[in-house]
Amino acid sequence: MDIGNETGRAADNVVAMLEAKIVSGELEDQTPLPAERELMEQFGASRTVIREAISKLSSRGLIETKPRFRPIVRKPDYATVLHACGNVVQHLLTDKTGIKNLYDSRVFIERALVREAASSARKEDIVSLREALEENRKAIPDSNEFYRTDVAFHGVLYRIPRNPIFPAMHEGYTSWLAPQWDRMLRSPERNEVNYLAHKSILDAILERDPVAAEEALNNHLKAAWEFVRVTFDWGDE
Amino acid sequence: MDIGNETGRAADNVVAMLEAKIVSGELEDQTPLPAERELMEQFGASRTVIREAISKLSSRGLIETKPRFRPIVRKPDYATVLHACGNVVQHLLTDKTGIKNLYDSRVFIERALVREAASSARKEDIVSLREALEENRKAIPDSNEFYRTDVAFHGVLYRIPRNPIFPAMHEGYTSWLAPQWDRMLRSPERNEVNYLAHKSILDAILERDPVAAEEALNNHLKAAWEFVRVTFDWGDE
DNA sequence: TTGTAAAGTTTGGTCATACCAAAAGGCAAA
DNA sequence: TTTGCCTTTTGGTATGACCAAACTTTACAA
Repeated sequence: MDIGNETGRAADNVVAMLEAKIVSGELEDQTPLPAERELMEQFGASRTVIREAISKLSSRGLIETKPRFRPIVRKPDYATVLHACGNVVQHLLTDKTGIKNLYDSRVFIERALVREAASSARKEDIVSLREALEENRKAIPDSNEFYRTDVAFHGVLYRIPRNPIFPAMHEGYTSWLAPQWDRMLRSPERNEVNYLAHKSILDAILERDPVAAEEALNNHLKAAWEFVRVTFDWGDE
Repeated sequence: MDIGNETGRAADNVVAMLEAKIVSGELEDQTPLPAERELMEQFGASRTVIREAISKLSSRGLIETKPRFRPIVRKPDYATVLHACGNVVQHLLTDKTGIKNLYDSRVFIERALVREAASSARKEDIVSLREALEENRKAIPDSNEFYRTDVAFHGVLYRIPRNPIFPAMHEGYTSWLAPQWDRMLRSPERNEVNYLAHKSILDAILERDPVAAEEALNNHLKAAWEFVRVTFDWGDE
């Protein structure tokens, strides 16, 4: 059965067919695509359209392309979406306003997350949070390690709703936001402050107090932003 | 100053240069790109790489391409990001689980939004909400019109944080989620139910009662989901 | 036997050229 | 001014070629 009409671009048909083969598993995940010259025979199309199709699939995140290597098949997941958005998002982060908007949205989401955690975290979530916090504490002297455990702690919050969209959002936030500054202005003293902030968040969650949890998280992230803002002399809000 | 190194694909350089011309405004928003044969002269590249560059820019949302027409320049904004993600997201909505995840994330966000509205909506927000609700009420007999005002009412909620990311998310939700069913199972009776749900949400916001507002919204969206689920016989949760 | 270097083959990236059909633009007739 | 035809421009596609990098095989030496 053919995919669709014959109108429009020929490359779109190839895209659709390859798409189908990827989602159906006929083209296995993490395996290289056939050679371009083989695909053109397989689909009865010129290399021009095969290459265009490959380009489109790449930008849709269904395959990964390295400059001179065979494209690697990648079954779509939520992380793929974020990865695909990355290029576009980048344009919106060129000025302070864009970064602030993204950061504010993160604060907004995480406030809701900790509230959710405080009101309905399961036992295993609590365990994960405790473990993450402990890892966090132990890493205070090592800023690189602390950064990792810091991200991990917040990551636990994103996993509590059991909805894969949230961890994907977390990945987005950390990859688009953090590199801007997070790594460069760390010290054991700052780590200590952040650890204590995490601890107070967890404490509020343990108390099953959504209001306190939300406030603790809000304080934590607002303070972090304030620190960055002052350090980089970004002027008023 | 040149953009980057000479390694990798030649098309990437063209992409970068065109990108720069778009964000700088040298290529005006909403105007057509120069002809391909002109661009190849301008950049000293073959048509192959020009076309590849155009394809990449298109998938990044920086230009809009119709099959046989000149690409139209589009300055990147938050809506662009969503638009670019659309193609990828589509793959995650093929099964019930994907749709449910997206819907749940929407519920999660909107719960936080109405809470925010109840605790810190400004006067003009209240006015907008009242107006949107009134429009909603007047549209009860006309299902198509009701759909529009329904979306608009929720849209007001997304604009309250004054963060353009949220309206963009709203667009994403409505464009990815609604077409699945929203239009097909409407009736003046259902419209009435939904209108009343909106009204109770606004009432709670007017009372400055975040808990009630959140609960009202939760009931509203859960009921809507339940209705769809039963109608389509999607089995248990 | 095994590690490795050289030679040969495949394959992605790019270019030049050509053709077709649809869009755009110009021009004459109504 | 509007309508309809004709020419030019331009996007979509196909071929064929070439290069350099990646891959494979072969050959040789330890």
